[in-house]
Amino acid sequence: MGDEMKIPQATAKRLPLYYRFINNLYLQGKLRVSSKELSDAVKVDSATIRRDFSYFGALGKKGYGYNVEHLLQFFRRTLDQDETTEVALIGVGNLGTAFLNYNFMKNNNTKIVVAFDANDGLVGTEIGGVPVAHIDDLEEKMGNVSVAILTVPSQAAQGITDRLVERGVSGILNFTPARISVPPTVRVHHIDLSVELQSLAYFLKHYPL
Amino acid sequence: MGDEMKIPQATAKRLPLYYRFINNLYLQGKLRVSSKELSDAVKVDSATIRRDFSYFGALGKKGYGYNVEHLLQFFRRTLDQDETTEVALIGVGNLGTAFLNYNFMKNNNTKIVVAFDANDGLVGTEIGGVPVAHIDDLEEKMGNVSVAILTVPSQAAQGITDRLVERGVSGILNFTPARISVPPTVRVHHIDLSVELQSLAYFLKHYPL
DNA sequence: CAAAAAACGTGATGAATTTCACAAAGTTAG
DNA sequence: CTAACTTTGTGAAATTCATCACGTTTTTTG
Ligand SMILES: NC(=O)c1ccc[n+]([C@@H]2O[C@H](COP(=O)([O-])OP(=O)(O)OC[C@H]3O[C@@H](n4cnc5c(N)ncnc54)[C@H](O)[C@@H]3O)[C@@H](O)[C@H]2O)c1
Ligand SMILES: NC(=O)c1ccc[n+]([C@@H]2O[C@H](COP(=O)([O-])OP(=O)(O)OC[C@H]3O[C@@H](n4cnc5c(N)ncnc54)[C@H](O)[C@@H]3O)[C@@H](O)[C@H]2O)c1
Repeated sequence: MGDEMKIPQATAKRLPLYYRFINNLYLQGKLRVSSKELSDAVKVDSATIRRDFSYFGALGKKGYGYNVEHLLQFFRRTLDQDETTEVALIGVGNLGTAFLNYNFMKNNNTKIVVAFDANDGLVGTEIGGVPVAHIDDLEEKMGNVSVAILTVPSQAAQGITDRLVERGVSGILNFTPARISVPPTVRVHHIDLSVELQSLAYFLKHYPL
Repeated sequence: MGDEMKIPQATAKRLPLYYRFINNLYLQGKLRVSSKELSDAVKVDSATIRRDFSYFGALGKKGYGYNVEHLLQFFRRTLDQDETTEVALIGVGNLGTAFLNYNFMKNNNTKIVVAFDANDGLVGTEIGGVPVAHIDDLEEKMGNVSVAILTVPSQAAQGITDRLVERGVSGILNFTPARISVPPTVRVHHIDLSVELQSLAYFLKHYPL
């Protein structure tokens, strides 16, 4: 499992992106692809792509490029595309509902299998094929999911996080503006939409291209 | 306006985050704060915070820390908190509706003022106080917004992008999985939720903490 | 088959960012 | 007022990442 511990984090973040585009190429029937072509598609410098791939060994052929099918199979293995990661979603509001309706399974090794909310009107329903349980039953009904998506009001974020961590969750995708505290064994990725919008506006005003 | 061109981009991305937490402290009636306290709250190393602030001059006092009110006023000016950036949202589906219902104006210098969709059933309605117009009327009704949020199906992303760019938009927050092409004068921030989820899963499997 | 073209893999370099660690300056307590 | 303590601001080192540039291998063309 965790063999190749030397892959830069920046590279690891690009792998799912590569995977998606290579899969597209495969579905289009393309047999080979060069780092330059891939670069145009994913908007990542071609040297960076070659460097990224090289961490996994020599995947390509000089003068030819990369064999699409070979590359695809390689990525499937590397991203554990076959072994699905089960995910829980907490907070079935505006954002949470959008995620449940979205089919995260396209090109994806992750699947939301259960959702939780405090609103009794939602409990017992099914959204996008995912059953909604009551937050009070979190411990009982979350099974052994290892990843949670947090889309609750920010006030509730830390309390729920503590329960998730206690229950053994090791990764949290946090959409709330709260910066949650977790033990060092738990990984949190923050997606802060307000900050993204504000910083885009700031860049436009102060870093004219 | 664009005086301080020397602020590292990594710092610029953290400014809205700092602003939000400083504002919270102010609302809580706190008079001063140290880089260490702020570090605990925003989960950014305290040395990084001091370095970030130092790009704007000496904002703090040795042995004391930072005066919350002073800091807040400084950030308000710096982030142009008073001058609101008007934003258009394209694609009023699951995700787009969530954004419209969300009040981006809390602690925020950005405001969605108009939305567009191809679905006639939506056109003419108002969601979260934002009027929805038909995508055919994009050029006519978008006014002079400079930023657009893209939440359309990925197939439509490039076509709409071209129209936005043609119309003078200079920043795009792209939520579609498509990697769109723009001239070098336009800034695109990609938020790829599937990639975020997949890469979190990958990190958990390969980089155990 | 030979020459030209294509494209990988990577050493070297440089840019950007984070972090350490400490002198200097200010605060607090007695 | 003095001593002990706190905390900033910043050189310097460390780290991470992206990009250049080219030798080498393979493919393609004529
Ligand atoms: N909607 C957006 O566009 C947007 C943008 C940026 C950030 N966010 C953040 O995402 C989070 C969710 O936003 P939203 O718009 O979906 O909010 P929402 O109010 O629509 O949904 C929140 C949901 O969480 C549920 N909830 C409340 N307390 C709970 C608890 N203790 N346990 C379980 N469920 C609980 C509520 O019943 C509700 O269904 C918020 O923190 C918000 O700040 C949202
Ligand atoms: N919903 C999610 O959780 C989620 C997650 C990851 C990525 N995304 C991406 O975000 C985008 C939107 O997702 P969604 O779930 O809201 O989809 P959706 O299908 O619910 O909404 C898309 C909306 O765009 C409108 N539309 C279609 N073509 C258009 C055109 N040419 N001009 C204007 N409007 C048009 C549709 O009428 C619809 O209202 C998609 O690209 C999707 O891949 C969504």
